[in-house]
Amino acid sequence: MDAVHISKKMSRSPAKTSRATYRHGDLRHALLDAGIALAREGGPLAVVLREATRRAGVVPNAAYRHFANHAELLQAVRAAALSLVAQSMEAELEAVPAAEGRVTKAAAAARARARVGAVGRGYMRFALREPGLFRIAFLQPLAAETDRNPENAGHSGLNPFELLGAALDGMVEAGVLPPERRPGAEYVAWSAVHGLAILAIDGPLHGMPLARLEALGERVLEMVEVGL
Amino acid sequence: MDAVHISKKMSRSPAKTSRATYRHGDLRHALLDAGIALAREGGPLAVVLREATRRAGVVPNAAYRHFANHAELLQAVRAAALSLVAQSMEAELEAVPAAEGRVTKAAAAARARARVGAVGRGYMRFALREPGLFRIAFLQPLAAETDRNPENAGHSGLNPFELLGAALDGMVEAGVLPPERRPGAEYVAWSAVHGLAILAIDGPLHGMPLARLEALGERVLEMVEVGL
DNA sequence: TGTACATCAGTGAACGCGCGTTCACTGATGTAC
DNA sequence: TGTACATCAGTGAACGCGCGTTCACTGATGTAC
Repeated sequence: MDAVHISKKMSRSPAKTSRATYRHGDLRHALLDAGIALAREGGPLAVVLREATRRAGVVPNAAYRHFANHAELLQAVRAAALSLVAQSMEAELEAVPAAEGRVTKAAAAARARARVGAVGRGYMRFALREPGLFRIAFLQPLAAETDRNPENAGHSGLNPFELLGAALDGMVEAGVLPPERRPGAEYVAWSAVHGLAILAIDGPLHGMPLARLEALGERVLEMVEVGL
Repeated sequence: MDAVHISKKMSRSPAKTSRATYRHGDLRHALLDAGIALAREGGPLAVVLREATRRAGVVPNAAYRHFANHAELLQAVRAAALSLVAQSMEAELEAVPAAEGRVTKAAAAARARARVGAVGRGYMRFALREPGLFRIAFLQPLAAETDRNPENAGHSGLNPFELLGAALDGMVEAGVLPPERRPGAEYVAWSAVHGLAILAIDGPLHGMPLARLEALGERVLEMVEVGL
């Protein structure tokens, strides 16, 4: 999370482990980072306000200067997790070779398919790499307000759901997906990919070797491509 | 759950709300039924030992005569939930018309496909109908011992995973699924169906009208059929 | 440049809550004679 | 058929735990004069 939350004011504080003054410096970010670390280690239930303050080296009620209550801290952690999912998807998208010059119809189609695959791959890889953060990101409904929160977005400014939608739109434009099958397609594609992620993290596939899970992931993506 | 756990000895107790004697009669089943009701209402976290004893009209520590600890009660509730999932799948399987007399190859193929669809439909419908029980059923890995526990099975004696496997075997026999694509196919199919269920219960699809979810379910099943 | 003061971030102590679990007990029930 | 007794299911009281949250406070910091 250090990449996401740069504690600008922290440079003020001395290099010492304990604070020089009783003024923390940037407690909000420290609590958020602690919350993210807790989610990473143990999922949503592990995001405990008291433990976050402990890690920030501060008394429990100090958190109430920066968050109205426990739920608000949780929501902030969740927003950060969603942003990281989007970044993982974008990283896979960047690995898809860009179109150069005039492209044949077939090449455009292949690229559109590859972009949908990349979005799914980024999603699943994030889930396997950061199960705790993945769980907190998708545990609750994407409320409209959070949905539009720029904090949930990746570098492109799109949240995970919008990234998937854009990739599917690309398939329609490339003529790979009939326009009449476009509505609702994101939910169908999402289901397949999300299911494998959850089965691997929380469910009966927990403990399966990562290599096998990744191979399974490729088969799921293949099914989505063919079956959409 | 009344259908699953018939409290045979309960007939002994009088019709009164409170027990006539301090001997409960069949506390184990009463606690299990209370635990199932709690899971149904609020999922795994709602299965609280003290609340189960409260509902059974008994002091908290009385539970320890019948369950070693909280985890054991939870495990029993989970086994019951798995059994109900299997029953839901079997109910859908029974709705698939049986083969009669000599069947054409095409009819056998259609039937094999329909049976895989029925398994998936039973799974998703159960998830939508009983989200709390569904979540407790698939929250943790299917440990081998529980897996083989007859309590987890439906009428056929197969657990949900085995029912899916059998349906896929049927597709291979009917020549609809190439044998080389059979290994691992249950995980691919399971992912798609499980993903929709979880998105609808715990995730961003929570709150979507049931009719739309069912329609989405049919599209997911279609994708699985085509894409396997 | 120096002093007085308001601000407000973090402190210290405490609360009530519900949880899982342990202990020594009691008294209705079923069994042996 | 009647009595003595062992069993053991449920009782009553208590424990320690960690949680979220509230309260009155204190003292370093930045600002106004």
